[in-house]
Amino acid sequence: MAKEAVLEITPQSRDFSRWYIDVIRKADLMDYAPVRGCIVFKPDGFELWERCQAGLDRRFKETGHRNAYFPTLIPASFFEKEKEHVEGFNPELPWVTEVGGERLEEPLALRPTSETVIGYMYSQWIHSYRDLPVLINQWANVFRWEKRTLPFLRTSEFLWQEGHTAHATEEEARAEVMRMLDVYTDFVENDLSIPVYRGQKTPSEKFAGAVETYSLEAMMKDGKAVQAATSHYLGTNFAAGFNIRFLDRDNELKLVHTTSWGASTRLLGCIVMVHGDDRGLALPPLIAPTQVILIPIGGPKDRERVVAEARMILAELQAAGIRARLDDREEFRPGWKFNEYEMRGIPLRVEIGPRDLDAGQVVLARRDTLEKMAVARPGVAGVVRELLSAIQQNMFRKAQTFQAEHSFSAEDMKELAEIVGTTEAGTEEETAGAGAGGEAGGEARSRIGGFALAGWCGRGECEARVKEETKATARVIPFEIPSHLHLTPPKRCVACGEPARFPVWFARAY
RNA sequence: CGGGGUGUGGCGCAGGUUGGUAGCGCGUCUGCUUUGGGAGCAGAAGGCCCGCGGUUCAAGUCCGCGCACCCCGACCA
Repeated sequence: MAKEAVLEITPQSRDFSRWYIDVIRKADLMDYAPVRGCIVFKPDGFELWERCQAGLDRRFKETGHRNAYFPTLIPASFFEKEKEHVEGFNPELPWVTEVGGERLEEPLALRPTSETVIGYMYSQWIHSYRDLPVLINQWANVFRWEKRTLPFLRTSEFLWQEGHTAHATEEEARAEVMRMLDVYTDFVENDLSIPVYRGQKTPSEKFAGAVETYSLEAMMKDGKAVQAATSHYLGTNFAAGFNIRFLDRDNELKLVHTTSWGASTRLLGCIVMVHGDDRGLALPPLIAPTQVILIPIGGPKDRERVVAEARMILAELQAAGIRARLDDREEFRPGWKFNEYEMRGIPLRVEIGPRDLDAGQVVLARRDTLEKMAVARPGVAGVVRELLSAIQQNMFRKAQTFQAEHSFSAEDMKELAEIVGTTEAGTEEETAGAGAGGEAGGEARSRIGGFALAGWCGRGECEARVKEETKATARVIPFEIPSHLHLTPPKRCVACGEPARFPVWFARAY
């Protein structure tokens, strides 16, 4: 049976970035807005975000956080209170400078993040150790006017969540930072089926204003990295800038220790680029807006009884808490619908036709393996429920295998460059060999890179040299090297050859 | 902000070098036949060819100036 991919989607092996744009548009997740770099989240795309919100929000609440909302507009003077912070964000800030044709006395920035306003408010709310800790999260839109934009991964306005907490001690603040990193890992790996490497950012890659930044790094199917979420220990930097002090048990006036942590609509880009294939989107069941699509099959003479049966199955699935939909439109034929819903990433399809009715069965088709199976009609809901859970796990395993197959250790600059995919020569052969399934065709051009585990002496100049020569950046200094990778970190700095002080994951990044 | 590319019915493109009635595929509409992997036939609608200026009897095509978007580099969740 024919299993060629849908024609409207550019194969990943030919041009990965075009593939990405094709998929998000064909799956109807977004559209371009009139303002450059801004996008519309269409209902299917937005619902993915709503499910991310639900999964994260539940976990935030379970760890004692509460939601609040701070204004979008931030006074210019606020940005001057933390030196590194201003320098970090100045180039990307959009400003409101006039209202009704009159110049404002103090320009207002559209927030790129809210450390400053929240710091200001916290200074008024916190007076005593009894007021601590403050554990607040905000769901909001933020603005960062980037030079180059890409839907979901880098847009001028995006949606995210930012947690901001204040603590009496460094230990407690640091524990919060790690706890939230665990929360993100749990969500990303279990709900989104995306495996990540966790660790600490190098000084040059950390958040502007943070003492330390930690992150989760996911690997896209072209081997490039995306930071899936971050968690920062801000020390007393913002407390000092905004004068957030409290009177402690020992009657001493002290600065609070703050943290902030965030995840954005960038996660949607990760879902697409981690699970998608040449047939389109593939969604993990837990966040798929529609988990099961029912497709009735058969001509006019069978239609009535087939659709009646399909409705019964639909009701059973819905009663079992499964997000199922029936597509009984007559203007599209079954084959068309198969392709359409695969393109939209629906995890599981139920096909029901006259032959199934006669045999007392239905046909189930998995999006993750494209496998079809006939199962007995009685008890379908139970089987479907188990399959959805199997799909969820299989998608994680597949992504983890891909991640492992594209993770290598690099002893020197040349190896590192080859791994991350910046070597110019011999592009085509290397692409085919890299595990894409060797997508045929001499015109293949996109190549799959990967993550390189290298030694690092800790000097910024060595890190800069790697970036200069290979276009790869230091993603994280990993907490641990997963044992299934069977990799040992090199003992010497990949750039200067001096003894390495840290292992670092290097990769090209979005 | 530098380098390259592209702007032509809703979408994807051809036409351009050699100026002369604007074309193809997909989609849309109507009708009939179809329905287990993007159905077939018949008919139909739909375009100030990105904008402005110029050359010419005549410009989608040639010249100038803009604008927009895409790709590649320096900044970033």
